[in-house]
This record gives sequence, structure tokens and C-alpha cells, in this order.
Amino acid sequence: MQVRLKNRKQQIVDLALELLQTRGFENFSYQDLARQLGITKASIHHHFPKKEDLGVALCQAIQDWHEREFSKSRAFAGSALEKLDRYVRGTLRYGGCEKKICPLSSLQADIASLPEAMRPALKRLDDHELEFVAELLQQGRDNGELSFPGDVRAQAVLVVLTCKAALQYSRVHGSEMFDEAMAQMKQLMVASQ
Amino acid sequence: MQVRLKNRKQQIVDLALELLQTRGFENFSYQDLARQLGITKASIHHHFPKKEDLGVALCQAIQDWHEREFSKSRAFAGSALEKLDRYVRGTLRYGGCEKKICPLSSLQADIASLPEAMRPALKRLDDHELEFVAELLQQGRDNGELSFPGDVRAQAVLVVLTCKAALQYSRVHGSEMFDEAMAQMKQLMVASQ
DNA sequence: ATACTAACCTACCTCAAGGTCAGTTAGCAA
DNA sequence: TTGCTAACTGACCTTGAGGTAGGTTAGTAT
Repeated sequence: MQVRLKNRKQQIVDLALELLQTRGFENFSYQDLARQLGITKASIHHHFPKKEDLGVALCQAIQDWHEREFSKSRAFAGSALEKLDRYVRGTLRYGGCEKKICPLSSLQADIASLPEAMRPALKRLDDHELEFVAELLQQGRDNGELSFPGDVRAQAVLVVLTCKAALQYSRVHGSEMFDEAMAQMKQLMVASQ
Repeated sequence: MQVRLKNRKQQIVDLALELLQTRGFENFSYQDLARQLGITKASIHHHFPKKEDLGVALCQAIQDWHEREFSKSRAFAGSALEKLDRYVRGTLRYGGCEKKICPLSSLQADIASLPEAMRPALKRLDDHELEFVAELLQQGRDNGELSFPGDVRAQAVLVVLTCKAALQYSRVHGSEMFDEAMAQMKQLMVASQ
């Protein structure tokens, strides 16, 4: 008995995003999606003719999500440190599941086999995220919460890299590693200079 | 005309390592190896019956390489900062090619689809590397070259994470990002406290 | 010269991937 | 009710993946 949904597209993207975070873009198939949604492979091809199309939709979904999260954070009345914490816990840690990494990291790892259309999108998303974190750090340094040497942008790179890699590592070594890394990074940004 | 080599096994491992760093374990095939070596797929199966066997051999090769590099570094008469630089440039940057990432990062990214036998090996390798970097940092802090707050181990985690993620990012954003991140990390470890 | 071993090949198998196509079926607007 | 559109299905295709079986050929030890 077939059930028609008008939000199937969204459903597919949501599931695909999860599989992207746990297995990587090249390591989940239309069959996987179809099975878990209880529909046919061909039905997914109806919504996303090529896998590349699904990939582009995934990038769009990530961007929407970034924009939502970032503007929520900007609206949030709190210190820069609190905002940074929210970024780390909420934006990067995702569902809290140990098995998921940042979708952008996942795409980066597969970059060599990725459809052409997804690469510029990936770069844009990375830059967008970096810009946001740089903004937070600038705020924090301006009002004295944070102190670190050098360029704000360079420090933002460091923070983002740490978050991403920490997620990857914690999948293998347990979540304590994530906490350890983030705590140390925070200490460096408060104690330095 | 077939040419027999007794070091074919090593040749295969070398090439596989390169493909691991550029494309990931699940994204290169026996066919790829065979083509580039000018032999048959079946011939590779002769040396490594299952891909899992090749994977285990890869882990072993990485370990051998670590041991070589680390003991070279320990023997090297220089400051801790110089040793750290050598680690960053030599041990992590590999062939200097922008397209290669750390093989351990690559394996981590594919962890969900990785053959069972490779996972404990991967964890061991990560730990081994962390231990080595912690040793360097301890030295540096002891003799006053470095100063950073908190636990040495935690700082080692931070350094390693930064290196790995910087390599991944620089594949998408260019090698300046790698340099930027490493410079900032160095600044933090010299300036802090 | 003989016999053994290991490197290698051709030819094949199975399976799952991405993808296509020609329908069927449900919902909705005129 | 008619007719259009969009969701969905089953049946199929091609390609390339990992893997196997059996044979050939080169090198080596006796």
C-alpha cells in the first residue's frame, strides 16, 4: 500500500544528511535510503534524478541550517563565550550521537570522488562558517572575555578545525576526547597573552 | 610480456597508501591499483586475497613509517620547536602534495564502512602518534621553549587535531590555510600564560 | 634435469551501484 | 467528471566492485 507524501523530498534529504554524517557521501546508496523510507529506489530517482542532484540539495540543506543556527545565535542575548559554547555543543555536536561527524568534514574527506557541482558549494559553506566563528571571536576579544594573539581570522580557523577534527576523533576514541580538546582550546583563548 | 617482481607487495602497498590519502579506502579499487601498476586485478588478489588484508597491511605500513619517523626525530639534535616543525612539515605534510591527507584521517572518515580488523589498528596508531607529540610538548615545556596551560596530553590532542584538519581543509581551500593554522597554533603555545 | 614455489594471467561469478523507462495511482483544479 | 500533475512502482540496463578457479610461466633449490 503506497502512501504519498508531499514532504517526501524533505524526508529524503533529512535521512541522506544523517547517512552523510555517519557513512560519507560515497558510502550510502539510493537503496539504503529507499529501504529505510519504505519506498522504491526509483521513487528517490524521481525526486533526485542523479545522486549529484541529491548532493546539491544536501549542500542547500546545510546552508539553510547554518543560516538558521547562526541567526539564532546572533539573536541570543549572552556573552561571546556562551555563544561559542552553543556553537560547539549545538551546531557542531548535532544530535549528540557519537557516530555523526560534521557533514562538511564528511564531504571534504570525499572531495576527490565528489560530483563537480558540489565543490564550490562546499567551499562556500566552509567560508560561511568560518566567518561566523570569526565574528564571535571578534566580539569576545572586544569585550575582554577572550584573549589570544594574532589575527582573529586565524584563530577562527583554529577553533573550527579543532571542532571538526575532535568530532572525527571522538567517533574512534570516545566523546571524552571531544570534551578534552574543546576544554583545552577554551583555556588557551582565555589564558593566553 | 610479464615482468616478475619480488617487491611487488611493497609496490602495491605504496600505491594503495597514496590512493588511501587521496581518495579514501572505500574509494579506490583493485582495478585502480592493477591499472597503475600494469598488472592484473587477480594478481593483486594473489598478494592480498581480500581487501581487508590490504587494509591491515596498510596499517602496518603506517606504523612502520611512524616508528621510523619518530625515532629519527628523537635522534635529531635540535630544539623541541624544531622537532615539532619537522613533525608538522615532514610527518604530516607527506609528499608535499596538496591532494594528500593523513592516512589515519582518511581511515577515520571511512570508519563506518571499514573492515572490522582495521579498527583496533587505527586506534593504536592514533594513540601512538599522540604519545609522540605529547613527548615533544613535554620536552618543550620543560626547557622553556613552549608555554601553554593545562595538561600536556590535552595540548598534544589539540596540536594533532589541528594538523589533521588543516590538511583536510587545505585540500579544498589551498595550502595557505594549512600554514595559517599552524602559525597560529605555534603562536598560542609560545605566547600563552 | 627435476620439482617446487610464487608471481602472474584469462576467464569467470555474484552482487550492488547508479540510472532509465513505461506504466499506475492518488490528489486536485476546472 | 474530466484531465492534468506529481508521487510512486516494477522491470530492466550497464558498469564496476570484490572475489574465485585453474592454468601458465619464471626463478630457485636440489
